[in-house]
Amino acid sequence: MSWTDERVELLRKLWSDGLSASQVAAELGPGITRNAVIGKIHRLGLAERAKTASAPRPRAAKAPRTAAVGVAAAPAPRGGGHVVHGNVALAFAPQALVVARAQPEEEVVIPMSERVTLMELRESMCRWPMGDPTTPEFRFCGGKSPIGGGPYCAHHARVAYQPAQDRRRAREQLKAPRFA
DNA sequence: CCCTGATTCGC
DNA sequence: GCGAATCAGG
Repeated sequence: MSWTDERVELLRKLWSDGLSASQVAAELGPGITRNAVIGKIHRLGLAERAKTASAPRPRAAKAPRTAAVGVAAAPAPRGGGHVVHGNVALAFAPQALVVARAQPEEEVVIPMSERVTLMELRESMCRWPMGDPTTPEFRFCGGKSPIGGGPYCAHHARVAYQPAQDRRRAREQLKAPRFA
């Protein structure tokens, strides 16, 4: 990889837009590291932006413990010359077993401010899709995934694997029926 | 531990 | 010029 005019131009834009070095690197695609971006920025004399003031860090969400509604499809990588971000790989999580049990009144609500975009999605974050994948408002839960690196936060894992829990519960109830 | 930018220095 | 390694910090 080398610094073509195109790359440098994009670098300038994204950097001046306030993106962090790692975010810019991600945007420029694999092959450009955070260090490469920082190095280039210094060589270009672009260091010192208007302000680093707000450290716009991806945040983690704490999940309410209510039930959720169903399934959303993972976003399809767009064509049109867009760079496919590496995080796309993270966005695919096993959801085949999710049963759509509509309980609108109990739908999980994660504040938009706590959700994360594909760009912000990290391996340690919950990949539960939220919102319409065809809109710009589409986000992922972003909550903390468990230590083992599971795809979902505690709450969404519970929702995702609900069928298994139902089966177990049903079995237990058969074994120990309660009267009064 | 997650992340940030800054600096150094061999290539 | 380039960027990995390292440093210093939140």
